[in-house]
Amino acid sequence: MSTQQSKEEFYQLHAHLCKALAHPTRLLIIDELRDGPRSVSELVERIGLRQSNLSRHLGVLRDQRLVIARRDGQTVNYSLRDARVTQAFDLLRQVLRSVLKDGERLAVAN
Amino acid sequence: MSTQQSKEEFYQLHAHLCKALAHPTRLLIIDELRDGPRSVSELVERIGLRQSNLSRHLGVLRDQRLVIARRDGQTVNYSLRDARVTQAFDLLRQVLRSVLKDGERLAVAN
DNA sequence: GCATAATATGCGGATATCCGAATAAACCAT
DNA sequence: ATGGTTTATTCGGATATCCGCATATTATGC
Repeated sequence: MSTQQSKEEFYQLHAHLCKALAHPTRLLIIDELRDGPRSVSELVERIGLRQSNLSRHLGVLRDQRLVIARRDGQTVNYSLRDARVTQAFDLLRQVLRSVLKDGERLAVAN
Repeated sequence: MSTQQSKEEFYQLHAHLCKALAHPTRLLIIDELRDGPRSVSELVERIGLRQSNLSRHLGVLRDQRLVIARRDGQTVNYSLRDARVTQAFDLLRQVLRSVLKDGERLAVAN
């Protein structure tokens, strides 16, 4: 559909999208942005990680268009682009809770 | 809540869940399982990859309790465990389509 | 037991990700 | 322009992922 896009490419892009969500820090960022936009320094303060590290993770989310970066003077405010992302986020969280509820121990190892 | 579970651990588990979804082959597998259970050999045939490779990916999904493996004789049938996984899957796919619709070029690198 | 079929796993190399430290780039104020 | 603040990027090493090949495991039939 739409533009020329092979099936493989589409699954590839979908996987990239999932990969962008596949890191604790980035999930934390998304959670922080639920209540509204935040600047990088606010996120650094609230999450408590190095600025370079956080900026990198924001870049990953930005590249996949999961967040929007709006510049305002010297600061850059990040916000969520699409509510469906947090919906998917919440669905997976429900799944996780249900698995944990069942007393199943998930491999914490990678 | 529930069992002793720190905030960090929870985000970690959530990230593991996302990571399990972050590969084209595994997304393809989930898509194949939508219409019902499939054995490994059926999946090999329909997806067209090496058996060892596919089995490994099934293992990743299994470890995160995204699929259930039921043994039936020599064959093992895999099925989806929780419909919310495919719901999340579909939501992200909608997001992806919307991004592509906007004519934004997503980084295919990685 | 022995051969066969279906599925899972150990090993090794190529590639990708993650993080910190340092540096660059963008913006504002004086 | 100079200096200060905020954000992004380059570089390096440590760690993790992915795949194919070969081998192990589990179950069936004779």
